[in-house]
Amino acid sequence: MDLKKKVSIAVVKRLPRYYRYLYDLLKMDITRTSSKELSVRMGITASQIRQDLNCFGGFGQQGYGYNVEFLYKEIGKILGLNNNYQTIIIGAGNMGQALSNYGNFEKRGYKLVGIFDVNPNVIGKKIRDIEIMHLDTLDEFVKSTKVDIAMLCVPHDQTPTVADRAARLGIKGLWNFSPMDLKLHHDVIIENVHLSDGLMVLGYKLNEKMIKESQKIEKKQKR
Amino acid sequence: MDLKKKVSIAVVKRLPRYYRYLYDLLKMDITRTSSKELSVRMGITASQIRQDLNCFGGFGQQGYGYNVEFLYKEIGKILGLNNNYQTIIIGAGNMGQALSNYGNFEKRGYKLVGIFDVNPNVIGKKIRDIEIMHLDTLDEFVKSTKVDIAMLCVPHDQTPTVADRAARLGIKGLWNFSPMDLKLHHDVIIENVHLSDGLMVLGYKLNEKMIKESQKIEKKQKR
DNA sequence: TAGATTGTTAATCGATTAACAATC
DNA sequence: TAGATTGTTAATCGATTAACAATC
Repeated sequence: MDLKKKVSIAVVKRLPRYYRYLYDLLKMDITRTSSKELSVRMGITASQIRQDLNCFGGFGQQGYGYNVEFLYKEIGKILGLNNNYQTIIIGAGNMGQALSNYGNFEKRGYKLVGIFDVNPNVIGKKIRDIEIMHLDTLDEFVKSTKVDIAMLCVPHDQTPTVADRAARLGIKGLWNFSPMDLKLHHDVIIENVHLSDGLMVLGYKLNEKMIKESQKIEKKQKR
Repeated sequence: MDLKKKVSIAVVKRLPRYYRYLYDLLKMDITRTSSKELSVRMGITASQIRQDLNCFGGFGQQGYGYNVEFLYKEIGKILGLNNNYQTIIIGAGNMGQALSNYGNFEKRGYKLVGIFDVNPNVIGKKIRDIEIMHLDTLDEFVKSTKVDIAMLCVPHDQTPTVADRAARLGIKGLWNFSPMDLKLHHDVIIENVHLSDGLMVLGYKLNEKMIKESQKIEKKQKR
């Protein structure tokens, strides 16, 4: 796979969504689809779908469309799901445990291989056959086990330290759930989640709607 | 607040980030800032910051900049945080419990007033002074208590039913954590979270980086 | 007053959509 | 072959950046 031109992040962010819809088609035993059909299902233009896919190669066939299974697998490859990424969770509080139990990641090829915490009350406890280990044992664990991604679910103030430590150990990707923009000087890729941002966008939309409705009522009353 | 022209979603999505950075400044006892200073901190252009803010009004002063506290509060208002949104959580599994314990929402003015589930093992249990109630009691609860937003943390296959029920009860906003694009015909605002999408973007970036690095090595070997 | 920085208009850039020749 | 649908180029649209007059 030769990446000629840098693919824009807007396109990349749509890939998981394509992947999801293709999986749904697959489950429905639909073997063949078209940009037109997908566009209707997904609520975007067929043109955009074809443009997006062609950033990575020609996966379709004129007059036929796309083979669902083939396209599904190709997008999986593009997303790196064939790399057998191994993940750990650091911080086994509520969020950490929620992520451990979230089956979706496994389904997408991400394998959880370790959970770490410092709280003696949870250490030793098992989640999906994985024992929660003390954070002190992280270094030796990473030395003996391939770890690609760490999901950081530790308290806000401990995040930079833990992240730095993970990066030094050679972990390549960090998925940060603390409500902060984590930045490191190391050669590591960071995705910050910012859960509450989504809630606030919802709050904005509700507020906007309320304003509009009250304006409508005002207009009516003026008449 | 008169919304002249529809503000683009791109701008709205940046608001929580501004809010976060302004809060940080506030905590550092910095009372005054400028688009220039913020641009450096946030890694975006000063021009964009000024454009974004001016979608909602002129919050600054020529030659001075912005008063941090004032701007912080104004953005809060725009996001609807003054509306005292009351929320409930439906589904008290791992994700539901994680959200219940996530203090950040309260800090931003979202008040959790109820948690619901169907599992007898968790009903009656208290999280942050809120007792988990049986889903059957949802209707009477909503009739007696103002509920603006429901956070949906139920299994995938139950999401549409539960969402529909919440919408019928007059809940105005749904925050959906099931990995699906929830759509309803009701007059309700829905935000779908899609946690794993973020992980897959991380996977893409890791994969891209690996490819680049292997290409570099190839070039070296050819010489 | 002089310096600073906004609010806003204009220019640029990039992303989305439309169109269509290629071809299965 | 005729119909369908891709891959791709060109046109449009919108978002970001630059520039600068207004003014604190």
